[in-house]
Amino acid sequence: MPQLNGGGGDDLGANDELISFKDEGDQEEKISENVSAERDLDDVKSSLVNESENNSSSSDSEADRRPQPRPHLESYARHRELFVEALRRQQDAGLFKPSPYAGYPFLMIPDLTNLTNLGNPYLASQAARTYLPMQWPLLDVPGTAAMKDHRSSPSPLSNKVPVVQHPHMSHLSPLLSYSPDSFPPQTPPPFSPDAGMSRAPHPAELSPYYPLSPGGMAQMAHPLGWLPGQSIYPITAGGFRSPYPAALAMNASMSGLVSGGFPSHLMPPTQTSVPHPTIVSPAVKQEPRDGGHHGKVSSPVEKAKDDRPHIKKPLNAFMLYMKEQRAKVVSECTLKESAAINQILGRRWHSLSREEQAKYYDLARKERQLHSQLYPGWSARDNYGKRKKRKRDNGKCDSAEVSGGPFSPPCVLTPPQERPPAHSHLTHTHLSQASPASSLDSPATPTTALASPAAPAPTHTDHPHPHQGESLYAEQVQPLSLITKSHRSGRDQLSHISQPPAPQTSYLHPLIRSGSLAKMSGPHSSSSSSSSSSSYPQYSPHMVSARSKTPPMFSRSFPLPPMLASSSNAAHHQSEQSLHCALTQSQPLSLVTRTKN
DNA sequence: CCCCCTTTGAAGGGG
DNA sequence: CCCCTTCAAAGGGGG
Repeated sequence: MPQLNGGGGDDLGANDELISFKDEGDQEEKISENVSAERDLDDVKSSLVNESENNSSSSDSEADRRPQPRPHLESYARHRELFVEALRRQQDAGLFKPSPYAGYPFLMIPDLTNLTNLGNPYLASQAARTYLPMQWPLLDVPGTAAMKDHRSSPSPLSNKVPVVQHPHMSHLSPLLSYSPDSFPPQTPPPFSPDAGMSRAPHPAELSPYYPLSPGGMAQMAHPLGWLPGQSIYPITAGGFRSPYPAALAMNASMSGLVSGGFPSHLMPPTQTSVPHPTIVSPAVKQEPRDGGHHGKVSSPVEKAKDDRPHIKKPLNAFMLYMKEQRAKVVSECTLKESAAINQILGRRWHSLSREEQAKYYDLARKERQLHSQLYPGWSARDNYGKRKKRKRDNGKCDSAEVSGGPFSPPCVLTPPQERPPAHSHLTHTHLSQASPASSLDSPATPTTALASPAAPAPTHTDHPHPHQGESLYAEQVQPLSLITKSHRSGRDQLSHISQPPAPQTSYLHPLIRSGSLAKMSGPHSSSSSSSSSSSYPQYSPHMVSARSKTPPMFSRSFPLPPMLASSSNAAHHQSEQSLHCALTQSQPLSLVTRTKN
């Protein structure tokens, strides 16, 4: 994107994320459109192998750490109000600024379900976030009558069907979301994409928006907001009130859409809880364990904690993308399993052009910002332990396992480091060109790697980056088979192996590159602020290093014969399904999962 | 019934 | 500093 940062300063925009774009992006972009479809197919083709090792050893669990009481609620409430106000103003004034994001006129809206809860979208456990696409122009319109209409009639599909497509996406792939099917005939997307394009808020602008100060928010629109998963329609119920969205831009329109009225009034004055989409009631959805009921808490302290609403982490760029695209993928493929779908999504993600990814990074950034504003004291840690903790695998043995598995091939698994990259990259080594040794790194190389995200915005194109390899990346993907290791995180070390080169390397953003990557020290970037760390933290090495590893997809070391491995039933299932897709596409992808041992 | 699986990214803690 | 670990979403599958 365009520079998010705009020239100005916004820091915000700029930096954050590094997108991992692969360079492909550039080329890809072009390609992407056409190709996207193909790629997907290709992607699918590849076979996956998973190993899961699970282990569970988690020690921690301590989950709850710190009981510190935070003033969240209060602040939340306050924020909410502010937002509301902002909205109004917006309506009144109708301010929209053109934004770089033109294409993304989306708003986030809390799901109906959420509505129920105090309106805080996040509260609801599940449906916490809904994004609506909006047209900017419309936004201005007070009445949004039109929109309303659409919305007013709930469609059956409404909930899970993706109704609208993201404009920009559209070109990406045919798939795009919404399949027409989804829509009831009548429901055309409320907003035409084109129109929507008109403008989106500039990231830079964000800040202003989020600001506590009421005024600011108005402008924000959620760029990507719409997530297909949640339907727009849901909103109708009256409840829509979430600050979050509001913040985003809530456009009045939205509100209008939703409630038809102003949300503000909808909002219960008293509520303390904040309506951020991320908020979830104390019991986390995920955690059934609690029983969902608050009740359980025994100690006072805990109790206190419980009382606090569960605030979900803001969605990252990929998650946003997933939400958006999942339905589409599902519709295309017969696969239903999320795990399989996610794999596909992961691939697609990588195949996205940097610009496209940038959009999501941007949104994610905005969400984070907003989230931080809404919940200043919130820490991701607060949610630890709420989910069950997963076990982690343990050692990575897996690799061995994996490899050992049916495929001997080197599988990806090879121990992390060891395997040089070669394999992984094999194909593409070129890409990485980088380096041999580092090869893995190449991608991995943090330094390099990092860059990207941030860049997104700026990216725009240029990126001089050297690497060009990127493009390759995309291709690579296809052919490869995937072997995943289950666990990601930590162990990904393997990743190196697989590392996809593309992304990282390529992307380095100029900025980043120039600067340090790591944190981008902001300095450079644009700006200013290095600001907030929070905002941009991303650059971090993580991308690269740790996870970036993400080998999975890339790991292609060798193409697995389709089915190889499968040890588990599960594998079969997936594989079958996968096949489905694959078939359609062309090759089957096989997933092999390893179950826990 | 509940957790797992799977993806990428963000963030915090620990070494 | 770097690595590791969790969590975020989602939904079928498995125990």
